[in-house]
Amino acid sequence: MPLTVTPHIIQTMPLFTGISAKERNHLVQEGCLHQFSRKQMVFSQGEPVKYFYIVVQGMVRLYRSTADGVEKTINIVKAGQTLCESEIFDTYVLNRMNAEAIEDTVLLELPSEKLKDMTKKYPVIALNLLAMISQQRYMAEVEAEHQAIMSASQIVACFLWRLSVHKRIRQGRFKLPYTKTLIASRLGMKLETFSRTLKTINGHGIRVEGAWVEIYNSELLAEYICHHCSVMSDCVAYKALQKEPVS
Amino acid sequence: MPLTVTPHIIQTMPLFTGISAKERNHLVQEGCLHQFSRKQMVFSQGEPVKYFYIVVQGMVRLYRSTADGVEKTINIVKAGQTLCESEIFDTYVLNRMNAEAIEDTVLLELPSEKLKDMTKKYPVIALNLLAMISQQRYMAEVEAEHQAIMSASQIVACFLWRLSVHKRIRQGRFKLPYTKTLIASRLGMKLETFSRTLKTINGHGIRVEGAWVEIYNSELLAEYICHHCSVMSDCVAYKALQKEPVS
DNA sequence: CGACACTTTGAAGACGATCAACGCCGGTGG
DNA sequence: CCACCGGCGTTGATCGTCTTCAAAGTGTCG
Repeated sequence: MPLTVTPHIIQTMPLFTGISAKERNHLVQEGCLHQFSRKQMVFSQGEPVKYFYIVVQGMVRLYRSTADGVEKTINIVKAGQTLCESEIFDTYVLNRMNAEAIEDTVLLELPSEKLKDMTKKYPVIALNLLAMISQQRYMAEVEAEHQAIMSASQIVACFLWRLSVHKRIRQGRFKLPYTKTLIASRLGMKLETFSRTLKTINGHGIRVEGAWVEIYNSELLAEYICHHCSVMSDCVAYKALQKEPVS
Repeated sequence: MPLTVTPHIIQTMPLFTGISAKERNHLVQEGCLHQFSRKQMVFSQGEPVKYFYIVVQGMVRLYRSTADGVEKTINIVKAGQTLCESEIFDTYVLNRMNAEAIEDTVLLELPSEKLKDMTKKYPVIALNLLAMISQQRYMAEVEAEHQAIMSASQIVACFLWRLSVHKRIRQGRFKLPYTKTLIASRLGMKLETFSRTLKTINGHGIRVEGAWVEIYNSELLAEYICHHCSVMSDCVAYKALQKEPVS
């Protein structure tokens, strides 16, 4: 479906900051909207990378499978985020992961050459992309570090803490945004381990019951994570949060 | 020390492909050469990111430490590679890792603004940088995946296999490029575990004695790794290698 | 109500970390 | 020249943690 009006979520994307709304709309309107239903594949490992996608609505799970059938969820991409932004610039032209809609999802599909052209034409887009991909690289590095040096409980605590920072909740309750099976796969552990782990972090300022998470002592939680987590001290969002009054 | 003549290693860097030698030299000659001796720090966690570095000679270890003193080697950067290339584009302005020379090392230091300017001025540099950082992001993701789903033996086998691909050795012997302590730290495992692991991978086409690695059956090794390693099937270098005659 | 997806719980086993001791080697100084 | 030391690597025993396999519980939707 061709695009008639630029969705609001695209208007607020950091990727397009620095160019005029007119230019942005002109670019975006060369794309097509695609609807995907739950569990439908967007693309698969080994297929050529032809398009760049912006998630307009819904969620997409990125994962990779190995020859012996083990599957690892690499990331979960939400509205306002993008797919294939880094693959397009790599010399390897095939997809290295699978993308599957985990709920009813709308994607804006742009030919990948379009993104390259934009990058060449607008230096500010190049800088935005570099900032974005650099950030993703950093997060991937941190994740590898966590997998290497943190215990399952610490990984889970750190994940929940980041969720709370993202939702700007310092004390209080929120609901897990995905199923526990998906979270476990995202964190690189077995569902059973994740389930058991939720009990053990109870004494560290956070409590999980069913899909509900409650932070009852953010200092305790911060202390528990801080010793092991090098992101914590880096986290700009967290520092900003500390200056705000408790919600 | 100011730069008089552009070192050969810089002339062959993929980062500068697409611009003329004259332009490249003009850019590079605004930098300064710095000498670092073994164990000397190049920069530390928390310091502002002011420069972009090109390793002209030697090797630099990147690592991160957590509050409780655990240290993880993130990467080992060799001649022709760069430091801080992605940090510069990120909005977070402080270094998130430490850099330490692991042998006598010469670095070319360029003000980070220079790299940003180059990116804006030459779209081809922007594309080169995007390709480079995208590739690094991918490798970091793969590493996180490996930490999550592979055993220590598989991680070690995969590491040695990648070394052999890089050295273009399909069958035969080569020497480990770093101390075992450093490799263990790079792979996120304890030295003891690494040491023991080297014995267990013996039956999989590869043998390690002291600092010497011998690949005596590359098919066996490939088979051992392939089931678990999603990079293997992706690896362009590996595919190229398979087409070459056995050295 | 039954089917199915998702989650919890238990018991057993595998694997890597930890602690501790020792071997090896190169350099330094008496 | 030998003794000593420090950095590096190996080996052994033990322990804790995560995975595996198995079974049962919960919830939702047709």
